[in-house]
Amino acid sequence: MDNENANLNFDQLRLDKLQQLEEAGVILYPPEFERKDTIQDIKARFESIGHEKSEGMVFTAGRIFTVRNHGKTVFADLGDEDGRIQLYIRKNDLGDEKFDFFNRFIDRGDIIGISGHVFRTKVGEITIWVDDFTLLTKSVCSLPEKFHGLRDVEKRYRQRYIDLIVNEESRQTFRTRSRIISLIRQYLSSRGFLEFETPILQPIYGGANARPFTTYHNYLEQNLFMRIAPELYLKRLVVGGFEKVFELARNFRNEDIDTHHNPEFSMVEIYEAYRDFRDMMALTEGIISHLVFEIHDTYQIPFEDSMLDFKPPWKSLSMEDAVKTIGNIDIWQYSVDELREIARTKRIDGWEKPENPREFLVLFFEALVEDQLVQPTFVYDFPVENSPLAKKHRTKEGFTERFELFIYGMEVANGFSELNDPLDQLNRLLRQDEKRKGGDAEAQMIDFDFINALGYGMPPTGGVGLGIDRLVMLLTNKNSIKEVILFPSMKQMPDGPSPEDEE
RNA sequence: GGGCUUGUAGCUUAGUUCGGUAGAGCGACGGACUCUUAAUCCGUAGGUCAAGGGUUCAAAUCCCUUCAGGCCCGCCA
Repeated sequence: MDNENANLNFDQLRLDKLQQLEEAGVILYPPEFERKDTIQDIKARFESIGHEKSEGMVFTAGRIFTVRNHGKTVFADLGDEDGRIQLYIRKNDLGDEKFDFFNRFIDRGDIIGISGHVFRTKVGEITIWVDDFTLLTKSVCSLPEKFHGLRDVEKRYRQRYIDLIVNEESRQTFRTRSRIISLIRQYLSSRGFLEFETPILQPIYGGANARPFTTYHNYLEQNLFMRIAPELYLKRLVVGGFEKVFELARNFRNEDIDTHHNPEFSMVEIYEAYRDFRDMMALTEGIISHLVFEIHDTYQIPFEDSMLDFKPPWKSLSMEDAVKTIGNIDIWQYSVDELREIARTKRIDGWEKPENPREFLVLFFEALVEDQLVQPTFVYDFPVENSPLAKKHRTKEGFTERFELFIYGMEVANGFSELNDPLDQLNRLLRQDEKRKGGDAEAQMIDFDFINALGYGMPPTGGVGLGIDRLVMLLTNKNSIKEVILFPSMKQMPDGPSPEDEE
């Protein structure tokens, strides 16, 4: 057993111990251990224990995190998923052979099962007085330092398992992530929504403006795209007669990676028949404020340098009013030439492009307003030009019934009264397709089957998508999406095995 | 894509300004210690200073290239 592979972190001394154990006939990785008590259980059950050993025994297991050797006694800290507890191991109790075995062969990072009695040390810590222990898993890699832990950000992301072993804060973040997802499920399921799974491999991608990943199916002999959104399939379900549907969807977008974007990210998309964009705003507010309260027991939570207040009702204003009150530009007061001049003097990137007031509205909104929306704020009534799947506004010419939710300058939700007019939809996608063929890599393809579906008739429907990763960021006070994705996309290390080596 | 910035022992790091034998703590290994908890005490080993090239009598340090991160901006959700 030699540590010659440069890709392995195996510790030679530990490999040597492993070999000695094997030669001594020790079962190295036994298949089971009857754990009767978790550490949390033990601490709760013996909360008022005194200095005398308990009558009852405990049987628990976990990883060794620190060892304090005192010669004929040893103190060690044992940790499982929810807690840590101190072990007290005495030569007198274990006998020479077993005690020496512990000192020679049990290392920090190993997983052991123990049986013992509970007592409180003279400095007051609940401790297990160990009667016996069993090696359950020998660790052949050494753990990071006990005090500073693992700080190296890159290593924390690439080898998340180490991060989770030693950094409680990281473990807490992902516990919260898991809770958020299950709370969303419960919230929707309990209100009669059905959860479905729609294709991730799609012959035609759609539902958002983004560049896709492309892949190839050998037997079909055709290209497939990984979905950028589940939207068009979920609406087919509404056509089919499912009136309240949602999907917790992983989406894939072939774009840059930064603190707010990962190539694969999670969304929940929700559709409900006989509802409109205003109902979807209410639903969004309901879900998110519920999450905040369930997780933090309050509607006010800190994020970065701010306190966010999620207590409903949230601020809500049209895009025109947002630009007027926050950007200080009333677009209806100016001609297109004047708007262009304003954009130019404010040095807004892309000031040359817009051709009508609505396009300037979007430009000003993105440049002047978005960042200012710190508290949860709905912005509604988006121009038709950049909303190809939203229903045209019931009263405002050139606008759609669409909203987005902004929190701390981040777009967290996007929803609308779904476009269900098949002819309108056809025309809008034709326009997108022209843009795409004109070189706009993020414009949408025409999905004729989807338009046909609308042709059979989709009831008036409201829909919304919520970015899960960003929600988790907000609820855990993390400023990078990589802190809330267990295994964020990272560039491959040069010395690792490369995919080209695989058959 | 642009700007700034980081990479030194298993981990956390000093040393880089101003070139002169690579230093510490934790961890590991050996020893002492029967209520410690970042245990303590004594001793030992452990480094291609991210990789490659250049300047120089001499490079972790200066210069160039490359690799992998981080932060900010642009694009997107």
